Amino acid sequence: MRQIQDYLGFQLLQVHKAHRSRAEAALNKLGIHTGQEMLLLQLWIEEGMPQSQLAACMGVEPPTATKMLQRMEHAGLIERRADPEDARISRVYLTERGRALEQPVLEVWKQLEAQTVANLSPTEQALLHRLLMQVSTNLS
Amino acid sequence: MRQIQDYLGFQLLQVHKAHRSRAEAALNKLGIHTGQEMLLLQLWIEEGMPQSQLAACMGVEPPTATKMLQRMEHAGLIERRADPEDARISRVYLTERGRALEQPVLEVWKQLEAQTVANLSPTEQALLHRLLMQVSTNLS
DNA sequence: TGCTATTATTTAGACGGCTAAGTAAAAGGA
DNA sequence: TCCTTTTACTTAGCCGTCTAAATAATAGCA
Repeated sequence: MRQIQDYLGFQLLQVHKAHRSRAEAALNKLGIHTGQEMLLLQLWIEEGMPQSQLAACMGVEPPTATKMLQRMEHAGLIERRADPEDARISRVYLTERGRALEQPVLEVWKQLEAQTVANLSPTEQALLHRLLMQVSTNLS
Repeated sequence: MRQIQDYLGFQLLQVHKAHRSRAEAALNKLGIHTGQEMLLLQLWIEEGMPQSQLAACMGVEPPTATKMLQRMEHAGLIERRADPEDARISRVYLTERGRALEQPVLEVWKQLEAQTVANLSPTEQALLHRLLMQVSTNLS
């Protein structure tokens, strides 16, 4: 019988876990948690997005975004204001503190990405990206 | 600037999430949750393992195993008995209900794995495995 | 023998993620 | 205009995951 380690599903889990663990360690030093940096990344590109749009960018369900935003608002990283034209929509803005994290966080991502693909040639990197894309399509 | 989607780290997250989502849907029908099937998989190979060893097999920390086992015991899938020689050790055994899930769960894994690697040639599958192994090494 | 490690597990408390159900506001049709 | 549907978000509650700290029991050593 196949060992659990031979399943691609198990391998994906392990790799993801290792990656998240590294990210968490680095991001904790900046005062944020894994996942929050993706949200910030969107806001650095465009501030004032509705929550639903932020959730979509991150590939996450609305309740997940709600929780994250509540914590980040409490931590003083972002703030939310209702859209003046449509009171259902809650738009998200950066605070100074959130804005100040841009360079440090990008640096963390850059270094982590470099470590992730270490020892992989550009060809292999492109190949891995393509294969994962195919797997992603298979599962969606 | 690079888009978030271009980062391997982000891609790994998305693929893992898609995979887990599929697994969750299938396993829910059997009355269990993602992660629990890995624990059962170990017990089907060898019953009576200490919790710590189970945790190690799954690549998970002891408190995580404790929580999962508490839920699974409550759900009537497993039971725990203290080692007669060393009362610190809690050994894990299957119930009839847990034992009965072996074939259905293996079938779920088999089908999910097939879907995951669909459209990938054996060569590509081996390549993906090797590349992920390299990434795993880079991050550990 | 008795005190001090060391080891195995649990508890407490975060965080990310999900689904289901609830709330509130806008949009739309009769 | 009013009622119904749709839309955006929140709440509640669950699971997996982690770290830090607490508990309990064995092992080791003087």
